[in-house]
Amino acid sequence: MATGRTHRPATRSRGIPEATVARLPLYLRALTALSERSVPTVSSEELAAAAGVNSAKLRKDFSYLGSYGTRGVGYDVEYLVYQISRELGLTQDWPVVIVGIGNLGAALANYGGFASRGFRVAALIDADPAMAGKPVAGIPVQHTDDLERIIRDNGVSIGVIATPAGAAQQVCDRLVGAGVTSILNFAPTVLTVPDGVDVRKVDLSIELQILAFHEQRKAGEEAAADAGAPAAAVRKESAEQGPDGDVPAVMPA
Amino acid sequence: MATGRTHRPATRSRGIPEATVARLPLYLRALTALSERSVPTVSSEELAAAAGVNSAKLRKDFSYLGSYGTRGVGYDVEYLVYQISRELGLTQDWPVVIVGIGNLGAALANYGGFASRGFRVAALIDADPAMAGKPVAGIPVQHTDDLERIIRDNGVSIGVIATPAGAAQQVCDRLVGAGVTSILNFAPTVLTVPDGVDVRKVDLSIELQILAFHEQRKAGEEAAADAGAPAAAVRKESAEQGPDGDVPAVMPA
DNA sequence: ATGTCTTTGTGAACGCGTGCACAAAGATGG
DNA sequence: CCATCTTTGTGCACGCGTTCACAAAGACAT
Repeated sequence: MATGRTHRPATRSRGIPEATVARLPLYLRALTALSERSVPTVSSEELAAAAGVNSAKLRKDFSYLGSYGTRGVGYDVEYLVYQISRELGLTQDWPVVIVGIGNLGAALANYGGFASRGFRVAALIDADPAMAGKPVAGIPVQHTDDLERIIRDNGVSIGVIATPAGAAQQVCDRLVGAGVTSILNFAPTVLTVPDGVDVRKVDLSIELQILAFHEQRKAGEEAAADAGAPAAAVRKESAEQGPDGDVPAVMPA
Repeated sequence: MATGRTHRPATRSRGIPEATVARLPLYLRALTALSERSVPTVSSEELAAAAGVNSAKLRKDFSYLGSYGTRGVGYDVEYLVYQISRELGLTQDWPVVIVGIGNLGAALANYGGFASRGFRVAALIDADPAMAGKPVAGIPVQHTDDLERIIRDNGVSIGVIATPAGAAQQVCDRLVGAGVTSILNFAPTVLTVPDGVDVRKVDLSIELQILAFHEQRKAGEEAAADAGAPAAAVRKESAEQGPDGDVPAVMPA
């Protein structure tokens, strides 16, 4: 989860764990880089280092896909790129709509990472009539009124929501009603969807808050260490005067 | 994790599980909404529904913070907002720098969610000299040359990287060298950082690929169901003729 | 006070994910 | 053909996170 995210019940598709699926794109990216450098084979150790994971974990992940490696040699880069791409469903083209063309929506439309890997921005949709027809990233923005038609005409099954929080659920409902079954949500709201619809959430604010938590912890430990008091003592003190000192003894600035 | 996200070893700070920390911002948002509607108390059941989680999970999460509820009544909204805010370190101000003011960086600078909760955009930094001095979201962009000075002058400990992939590691190194200990990375690269530095990753491409995987699975199951073949049969067949029913004959030499 | 009713806080069981450590498999060289 | 060396694939154990289910705690009415 970064990225924080609203996880689906994890239906364990063909026996491939959700955690593994989440890492496949990582491996794919590293493999693609190797492929561009014309590297023929790679060991689990090397590839794991490139992807920033443990080599045992990588081997186990690949074992869910099948036995694609050669003992004593490693993995064939090209073959593995193909297998992972196919597994992730990237051998086909996925038309995507982006709803909500504000700052973020426009940035997403311009993002190169979409087109690179099987994803194609089929349409941009916004509720503001003034936006209609205006091209963003070379694609004319269309009005929300036509949302259902656009979805159906383009056979879209993946939708990206970049609207303000207040509009997100309504947009979500319309997307789902029109046939969308996967949603990437950038709006800071919990979306309610029927069974069978996948939602993934990207929330900048939440990510920052998680970082702030660790940052505060680091500052606290550092302060405690500076004062010559071991972390255990801090823990003990806070336990004594309540779950957490209402008047925090040590509070950075 | 972002969700998608590069998880830290989960140091289990003061005994608060990483998974719980990741949900606290979710609770906080729901509680803030209740607070604005002047709702005095809320039960775990109600709050859990608002946050989109299981009520037992919510209660266990809160139990790590302390016993802040009243049996038979529920939780005091205002009190809980304060406690969670303090726990997350949001009672203080966190200056943040954004490096890489392209489409995404500009969108982030304009994002309102930052300022709302203790985060303040202290500076925008870009490597393009042409950008220098140009205001984005009311803040003048500064050149990368001054990165270290900016970090130190503003006491920044949280950095956001929105540069192209190629520049990310270098920017990261400089940020860390200047004293940044938490990084939110939007560039599609694995960042290598020394111990003690937290990195969270937000990767749009990866999120989409995960959705595509589930989407493909759904399409496959549907097709199998339409053909009157139970899922078990599909699984069996694929086990016989290779990892997946595609034309498995294709084998890169 | 006492009883009833609601809701919290948590003990315990379970399942998933991770990492270790090693046997099996294959390449390579003599 | 045999020995050796490298690297995969995985059995196993461990720890974290989730969920259930219930006792304890407190509010509230009588």
